[in-house]
Amino acid sequence: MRRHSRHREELAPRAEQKQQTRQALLDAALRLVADNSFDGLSLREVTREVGIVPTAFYRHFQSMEELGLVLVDESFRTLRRMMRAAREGALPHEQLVKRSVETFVGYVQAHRPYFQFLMRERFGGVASIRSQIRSEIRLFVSELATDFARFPGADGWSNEDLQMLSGLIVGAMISATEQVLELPPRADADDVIRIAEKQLRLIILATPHWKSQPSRPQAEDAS
Amino acid sequence: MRRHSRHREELAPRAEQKQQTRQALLDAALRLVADNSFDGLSLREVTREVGIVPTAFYRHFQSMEELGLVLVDESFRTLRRMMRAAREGALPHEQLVKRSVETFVGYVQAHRPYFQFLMRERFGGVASIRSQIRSEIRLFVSELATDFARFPGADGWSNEDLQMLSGLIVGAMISATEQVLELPPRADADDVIRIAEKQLRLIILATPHWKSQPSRPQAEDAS
DNA sequence: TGTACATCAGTGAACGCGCGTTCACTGATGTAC
DNA sequence: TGTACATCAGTGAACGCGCGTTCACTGATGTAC
Repeated sequence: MRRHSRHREELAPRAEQKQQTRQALLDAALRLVADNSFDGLSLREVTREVGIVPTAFYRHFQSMEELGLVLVDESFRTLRRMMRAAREGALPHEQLVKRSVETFVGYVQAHRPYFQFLMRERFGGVASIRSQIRSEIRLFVSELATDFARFPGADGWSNEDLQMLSGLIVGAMISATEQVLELPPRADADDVIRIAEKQLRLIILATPHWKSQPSRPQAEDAS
Repeated sequence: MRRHSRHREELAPRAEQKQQTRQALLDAALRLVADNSFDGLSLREVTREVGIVPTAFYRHFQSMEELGLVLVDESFRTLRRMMRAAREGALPHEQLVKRSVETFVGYVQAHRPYFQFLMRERFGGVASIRSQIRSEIRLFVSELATDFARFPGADGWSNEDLQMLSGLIVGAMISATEQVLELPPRADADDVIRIAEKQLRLIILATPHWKSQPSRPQAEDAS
């Protein structure tokens, strides 16, 4: 096989190796932020982990901040891929909640370092990273609200109320994520799944009784 | 007035001044973590802010970690005081949700730096601080669950379901706290309050319809 | 009240360390002819 | 195919800096008699 004919997976050796080093830097940073927080992580630590000299870092990123932003992007790219798949899978009306929660929690467990990074840096010391994570989450909530708008029974719901509802659900899933990450790496997450599932079912139970109106108070409480 | 007779507010001058410096260190640290995260905050920065020499720090704390743990304690002490007051104020059945949310959000705004610190360090780089914050939140959820257990209508609820319910509510309040802290310091929080209030009302709306049973699935969905 | 001594919060010099960043470099890979 | 030159990922020495921590100290406050 001639060295110059490039097939699918085969990049120019030079460019390919550079790409590999770049990815190695990203992977090393992700591995290392399991302990330190991101802004306590030094450029030298990352290059040491990869096995290159500190100055070589600048061949790939302008700064640690730039690397961090790429990590945020990587994290959400994989998450978005999953959510898209979940959405396309249509709604099997029953078991929807159970399946969704199980899928999501399984995904968190399989991508632990990414979620650890996102949860931590959501409040972290680097402003640009923080705000990028938050805007991704906000986008997420909006997309879920749009999905709900298409449900039968959502006719009377105001936009704000749809956002309120999906905000509540995303909040519950974020809580579940926190709890999964608190568990030891390979632990059984059944308790977390069961609780999160109940929370979603409880929320859904309320929706038929909600009167979405500009701002009139409800007198619905039954007990 | 003789210097040696000690009245209420009057400590021995020596001890009083030491206490003042200690508090100044805590205040300075709290002020400074608005920018950096706590584990990016140096001992020297804190002492510089107070106006003492770095080595004097050790007259008051063994390490920055110890200072951080005291900050966690201070934060929750003030929060607990508020919650106790709210609990003692009995329940005026109507407007309870509205008043609770308004009180809580107002409290967050009035103690912004403490909550900023708690939210950030909940996922921060210092393990002992992280776990102390989490255990305080867990305690909080449990106490709320105990309160719910005393409500009429909570007879049929299992312990797990009460915890699930209060977990959902605390989660919603944590989301609201995040949103308040995202606003500029003196901004109007009415939108956040209104959304959080709706979320709590939605949750409460569901409770009469919830059948708390070991693990039998629900067939309650009405739409 | 006056004197001699003890306490201890804060001082200031000094240390060794890891940091981010600069710079001129090396040598393997890639390209032109 | 062979040669001469260009590219550029990674090197390694060097820099100035802020860090946490040590140590012996100072001098005002407090205490014993």
